[in-house]
Amino acid sequence: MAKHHILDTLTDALRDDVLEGLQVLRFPAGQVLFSAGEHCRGLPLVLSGSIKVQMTGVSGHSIVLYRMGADDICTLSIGCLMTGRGYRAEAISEGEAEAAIIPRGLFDRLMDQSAGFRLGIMESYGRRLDDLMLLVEEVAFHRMDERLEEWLQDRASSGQNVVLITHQELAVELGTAREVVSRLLKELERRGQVRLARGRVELTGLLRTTSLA
Amino acid sequence: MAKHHILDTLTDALRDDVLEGLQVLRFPAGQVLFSAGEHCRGLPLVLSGSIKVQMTGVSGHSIVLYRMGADDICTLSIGCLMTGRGYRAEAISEGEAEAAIIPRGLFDRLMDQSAGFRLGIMESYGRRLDDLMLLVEEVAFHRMDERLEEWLQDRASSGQNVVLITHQELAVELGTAREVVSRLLKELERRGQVRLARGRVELTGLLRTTSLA
DNA sequence: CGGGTTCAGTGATAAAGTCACACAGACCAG
DNA sequence: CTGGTCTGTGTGACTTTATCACTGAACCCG
Repeated sequence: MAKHHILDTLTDALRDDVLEGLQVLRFPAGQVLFSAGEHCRGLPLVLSGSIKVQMTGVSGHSIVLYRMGADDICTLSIGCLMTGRGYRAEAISEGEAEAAIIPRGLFDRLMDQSAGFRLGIMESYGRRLDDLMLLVEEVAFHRMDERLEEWLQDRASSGQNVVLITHQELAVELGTAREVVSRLLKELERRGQVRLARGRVELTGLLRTTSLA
Repeated sequence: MAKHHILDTLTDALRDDVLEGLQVLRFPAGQVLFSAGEHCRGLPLVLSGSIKVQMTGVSGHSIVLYRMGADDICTLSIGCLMTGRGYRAEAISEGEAEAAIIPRGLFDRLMDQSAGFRLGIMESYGRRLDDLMLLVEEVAFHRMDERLEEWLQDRASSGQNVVLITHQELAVELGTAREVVSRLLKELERRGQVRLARGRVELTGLLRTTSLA
């Protein structure tokens, strides 16, 4: 049963139509939902799990642009639907994930008939734009050691103090080279802030405080 | 008289309403249209001129995110309208510019009643998202000397081979430090590819070819 | 013309990216 | 359980970029 925040705003009649036209997909961990150049078949609504969106530049390097979680909308797909161009990035599920696909025609109808749906789409777009602007600033001006520590802190705070990830994957998260990550992690280990193992980073020391509020 | 691509798709009745509700503003060169933290009073449609959008990070450094030209829509404002949050970036006119402001209520009505208007908004959003994704890739992975040369080439190709800009402004365009720009430009001058003067860069050599197509 | 302001150049040093390669742990086949 | 293979990690040497501190040149204006 598809449950998504944006469907709550619909009238009962519309929602019934949607629930019929909807196709719910289930993805195992690491599944590629779409990749660069592919064309869009509908608007995915993320129902559960986490999906990372990353792009690979002409340079051959990759960087994670943002993540989508439950109740998110794949903003990127809207652009592809409207302009007919292929995706510029790729999306990969992390852990199990579910998404409902709204086909093109239904999407148009919802945009036409539901102000709430439109609002949801617009908000999603706005948030994504904000995310990317912050990312540009971060990549352009922040020190790599700080970005690494913040990333680990954010990731670890939800649950254990252990993050299962390779240095290469961390490099893609931050948009840098694997060697840089290895060296910075080693330095953190020397300072006693993390413990390292193959494919694993355990946070020990408190690192820096994430929020002062 | 306000003339904007997105108004062409409207029915005559709607367009008449719009032309009444519209407020056309004229900006001299260097005028700040809005700055970070400010709230949005309506959706600007750019009628003529060029407007650059840049943000200043917590680090205190600035970077130009993109430019808007004739027939563009200020996508950033939509997000601010919808969520009520303040702008995260600032917009500055380059040369004379004109914009028409669609007030909030009229915007909602257009979204509700015109599929063409919606399409225009969505396309604009999609393009902006694409721009920012490319910018992230560029900032993260491209060499500064190449980015500088490309920027100069792009800017100069439209018209003269002279660009009137200070090193500091160039640094903001590229999201780097002024000293870096100075050094790279000096190196280009040594190689005979540019001639430098205060606030002025003249392209001489052919630099690298921008398009191989 | 003098004096302040903006712009540009440069050395020293630190941070980050690149290239090349060594080695360690995990895994599999025989 | 052994040897080979793959993936992940560590590190030196070097280049590019960022930062800090300061100098001097060009411009503006009274």
